Amino acid sequence: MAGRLVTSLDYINRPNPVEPLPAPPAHHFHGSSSLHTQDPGRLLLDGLTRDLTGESNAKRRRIDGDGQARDLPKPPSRPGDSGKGRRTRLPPTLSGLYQPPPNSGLLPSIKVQQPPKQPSQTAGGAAGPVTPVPLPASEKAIVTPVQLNVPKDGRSARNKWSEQETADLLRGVAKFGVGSWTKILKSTDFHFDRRTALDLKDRFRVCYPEKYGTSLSAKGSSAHQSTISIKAASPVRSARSERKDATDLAKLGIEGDLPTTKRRSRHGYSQAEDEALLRGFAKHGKAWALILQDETFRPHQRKATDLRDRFRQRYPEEYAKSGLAARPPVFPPPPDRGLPPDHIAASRTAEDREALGTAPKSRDAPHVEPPHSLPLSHPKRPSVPDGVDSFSSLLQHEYDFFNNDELDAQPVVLGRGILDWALEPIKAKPTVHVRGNSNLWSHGSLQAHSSQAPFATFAPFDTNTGSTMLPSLATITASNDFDLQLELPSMNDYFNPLLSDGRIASSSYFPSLDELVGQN
DNA sequence: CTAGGGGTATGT
DNA sequence: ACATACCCCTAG
Repeated sequence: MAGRLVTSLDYINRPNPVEPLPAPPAHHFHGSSSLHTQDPGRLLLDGLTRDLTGESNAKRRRIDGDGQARDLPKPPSRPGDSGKGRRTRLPPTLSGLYQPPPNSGLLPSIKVQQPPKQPSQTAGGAAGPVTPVPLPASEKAIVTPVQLNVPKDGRSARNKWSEQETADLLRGVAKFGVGSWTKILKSTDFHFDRRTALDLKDRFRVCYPEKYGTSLSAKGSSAHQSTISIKAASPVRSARSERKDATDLAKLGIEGDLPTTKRRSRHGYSQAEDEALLRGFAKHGKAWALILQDETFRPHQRKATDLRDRFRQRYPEEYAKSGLAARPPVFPPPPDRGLPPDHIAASRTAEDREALGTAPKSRDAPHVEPPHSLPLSHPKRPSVPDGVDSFSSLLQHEYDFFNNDELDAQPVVLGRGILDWALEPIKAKPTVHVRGNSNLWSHGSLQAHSSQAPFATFAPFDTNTGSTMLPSLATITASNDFDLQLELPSMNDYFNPLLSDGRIASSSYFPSLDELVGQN
């Protein structure tokens, strides 16, 4: 790796692309150059044409009444979608065609790293007078790592647990039981500051180490006890100890012990169990309940579905051979570590094969099975190759953006390049409006073209000066104010002129990208 | 009851 | 952070 990595800050702090440039580069949208890749362009047009014809996947439609403006979703608050025990994914990014696809690993997530909400100012939406906010002295806003709350090493910043959060956690445990972290997290009765279920567990472990400490007595005993004992902490608890005891619970109005969930404790499968399971399957097939009842099968506390799960996991090939579908890979799929596709079979013992009657006739002819666990239909998380700003990888992002339900719920981050095409001094170019209740707009010499409470609508151009005063993305993101809408021109604005002057015969004609937006 | 398709808590 | 054992829900 020669030279330092380009980081997201480099993207954010680049010159504002809607400010006048000495020599605007030619852009695909202006027809000056042809697309190098045919299929991606076609793909893009597919989407554009759907917008024109109104034919579209209902899921992806975010078009308001006039069919023109797209209201971009506001970033949801973090706890609402973090019940999966994982940090939230990076939001999709719409980029202009010439914009290199951002390396998602380097992009800060606005949603995650948004500084804590201020007491609120413009939340009401009334079109009251906007209060100017001092802008940074320099024209280009510099977003420092401090502002973004991103430590240098890329980890998310420490987020100290408040008294309120801890109290809510304990109340939640009292209500739902130890271990029901997601329930607690999702409950509207309790409020947490950007926590995941894992965070809750970790915090609880801090408060009650005797419950989760590996060297402590509670290990592995939860299946049998209905409550955990809350021992009074050592009387010499250190000043910064966060440990809690019954006294602390009492202060929160919690009487008695904290309940546990009924979840059985984990218990790994012994080799004997696996072998018995295999024999049981050979005898009873997929009648898991029968296997469970078989006299010769003496498993550790298992349920019938446990046997299914284990068999599916331990003997995927046999599972598949009996006509059962492999368990879809958990999302995100585990990274490919280069294991051969039959490594599971290879790990099988000779006894296994014997029990199945599948011992290979000859060791010299190993049978290589195709990977069974990754059906092609399963959408894979796109991977952006390091340093490859390929068009296809951009489209890969677009594909997931439009077809992934989870991503549909994600905030949309507009790459600043999406406005690049509007730079071109083509008079017929439809206007892009950026609407928002941000008081940022009132700065500089940007003039409102119309006052439309609670939003003001602006064109990116000052037609008199030829310059534009759109705030930089850095300024926006540093302002705590994300209630912005980007109103793109309707595709009809492009299409209708072509129709009216006869360059396009009918609306079923499929124009080229150049024809559509190049206006040449 | 089981299959299917996950979701997630837990141990490491 | 990861793998996986256990859980959950629906449809058949």
